[in-house]
Amino acid sequence: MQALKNGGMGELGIPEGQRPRRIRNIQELAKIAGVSAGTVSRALAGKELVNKETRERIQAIARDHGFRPNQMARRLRTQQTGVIGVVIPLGHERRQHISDPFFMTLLGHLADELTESGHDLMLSRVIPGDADWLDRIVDSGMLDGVLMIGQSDQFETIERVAEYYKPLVVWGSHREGQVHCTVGSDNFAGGGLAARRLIERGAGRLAFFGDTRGPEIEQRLFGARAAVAASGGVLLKVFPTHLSAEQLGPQIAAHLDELGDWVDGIVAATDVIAMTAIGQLQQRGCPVPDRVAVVGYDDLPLATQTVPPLTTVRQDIAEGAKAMVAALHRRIAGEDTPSVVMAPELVVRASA
Amino acid sequence: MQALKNGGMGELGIPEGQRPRRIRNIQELAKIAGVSAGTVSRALAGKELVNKETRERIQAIARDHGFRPNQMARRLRTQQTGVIGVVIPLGHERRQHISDPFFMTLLGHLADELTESGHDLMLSRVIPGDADWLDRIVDSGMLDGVLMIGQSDQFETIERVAEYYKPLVVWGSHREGQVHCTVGSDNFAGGGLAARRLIERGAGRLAFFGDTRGPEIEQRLFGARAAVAASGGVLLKVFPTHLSAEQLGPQIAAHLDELGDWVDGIVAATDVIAMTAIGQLQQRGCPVPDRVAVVGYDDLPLATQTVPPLTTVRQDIAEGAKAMVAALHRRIAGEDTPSVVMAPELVVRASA
DNA sequence: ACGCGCCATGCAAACGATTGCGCTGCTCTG
DNA sequence: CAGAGCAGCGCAATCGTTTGCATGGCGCGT
Repeated sequence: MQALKNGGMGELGIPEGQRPRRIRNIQELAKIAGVSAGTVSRALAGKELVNKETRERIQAIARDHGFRPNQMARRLRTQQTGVIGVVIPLGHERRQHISDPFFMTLLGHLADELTESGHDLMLSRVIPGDADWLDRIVDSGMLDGVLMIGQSDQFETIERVAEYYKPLVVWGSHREGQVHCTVGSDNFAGGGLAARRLIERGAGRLAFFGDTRGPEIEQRLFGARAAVAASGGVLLKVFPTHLSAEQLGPQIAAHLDELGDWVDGIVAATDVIAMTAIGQLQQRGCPVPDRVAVVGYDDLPLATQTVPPLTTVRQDIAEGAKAMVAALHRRIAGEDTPSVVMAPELVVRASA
Repeated sequence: MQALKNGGMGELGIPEGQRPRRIRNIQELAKIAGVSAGTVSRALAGKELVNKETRERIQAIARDHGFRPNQMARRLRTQQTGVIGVVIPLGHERRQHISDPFFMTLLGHLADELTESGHDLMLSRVIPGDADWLDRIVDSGMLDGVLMIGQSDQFETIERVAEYYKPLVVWGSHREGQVHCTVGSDNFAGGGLAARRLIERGAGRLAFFGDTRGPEIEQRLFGARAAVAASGGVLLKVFPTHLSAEQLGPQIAAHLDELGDWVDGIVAATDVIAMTAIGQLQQRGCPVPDRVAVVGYDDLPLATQTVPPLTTVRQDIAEGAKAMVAALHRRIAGEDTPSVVMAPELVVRASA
């Protein structure tokens, strides 16, 4: 039987060259090509060191046999992986963040930038239980660098790790004197922009919806507060609003119930919150922006598609992704890079 | 200066034990513990083979020094990586897909399921230029398995690779007799559901918006066509609509211009298309659903937050992710698994 | 004709873990 | 008391590449 089978394979009339035995490693290829493993390695890497003719012959053999050098071994040897970790710490929000449109949008742009430079992207969704969750990631030996989206409530941990692990760039807000490198927009200024927009349209009783446990959103609140304080007679109520998709609707409904018809302007900490709030408002027959004006934050792609289109504070996410990757590359190369804070910009559409 | 600095570090009164020299590998740890490397390896892996006392001592040392074994080496040796590749082929849409909400939502659920089973997730955004893009991924030696989202126009390539690479599961539609394992919903049935809903509400002049180059959406169109054919006197016009975020708005505007007030029902191939269409319709003062009814596809989280909330064909994305991961695990273990096609379900909200 | 230099290649040592096998001692049994 | 059996650990091979250094051969200048 065995012999018959093998015989059969050979007799199909398909030349050996077309259905080659699978090459497992560089050694086997070397044997076939009649050279040493080192030469094959160099040839496959396209190094000028090896004779053009031999090089091309080796590459041809590799192609015919569908051989590709084992990345694991290569990376072990070269001590670099070509992989960037993208981690999103879920300090508070257990379930949601990863499908959060903002995160996803940023992730998309990061993926674009990274593939551009030939890097792969390893996604880690982390619930910081133990104190060394981040150490585990950076010490895994699998990553050339780490990109982190949002500081959550892990500022201390990030600081500690950044002390010894350089190739780390995080999206978030910059606090005076911090050691880790952040890229983000000026959330304080942005919060001010949002509040002032509402005040200028004549709103005098504002509400802020957002979870202030993350530093970014806290800053937005502070910015809004400052703007309110600067305009005499304007009031601001704050409602902690979790981002978790299931909780968002009900929570905002509750806020709105509590507010009754007192409120005439809402500062939403994110576009998603703004969208949800507008939806709820309209369900209650409360016209936006005529009765209550709403301004969002982020300027996600979907901000243009809501009804009415969202007035929002724009963070240039694509630009931010670009900056993060650029900074990371320089850090991988050993340089030190400062945090970058981008200026937010008010985009006026129809909701406020 | 240098000396002063170093001196300062030492004189802070922090005992040596607390700020230990960094251990680079298992050998060094072995030397410190006074055992051999093999024993350390076993101890760190928590194997019963090594004496409980020694084991705990070794683990303690590792903890104190913040040592973690190099994953690259481990994976090279064990020939398994603990990494699952998630790849999204962009056969046609150059820029968009990765920030597509559907993809992102599915990705989120996949990440949940995979981290559950202790796997990491490597994201590859691929533009299939050369014929061997998928081979390059599966042969990289970095992946225990591959999850693919959407078949794009790469059916042939996928088939070819699936022939020899078992741990591959793709989200998409199942074609009779195909070899690769897919998970997805019955797009033909779903398309029918959508069209019938419109017809039952009294619509008789339908339009289908969607890019039919991917098999999933093509199937939805066929389903809608079948439903139309079954109801005498109903008409259906088809408009190829790319998913690229920048093009979506203008394209739909163009379709709507072309349709004029002929149309009274729209079958959108995705929720995102539906949302955009509704936005454009309302801008033109065309009430939804009274003048034109719209039904989407996917039932993304944001479908509930539009105004009006979307009537749409639900694919259970969480369930799908679960099924994909389950099938992949079985395939990694060497089993063979059949495709699974889930029944779609019409979710009636307000847009149709 | 001789030696110098360079091109192309081979050799072998890393990279850092895992693991089958074998060697100690010690305990237990007949 | 001898031999078996076992727990605990060390040895060394192995995973598949990369790369510094050594080497062989050949051309060229004098």
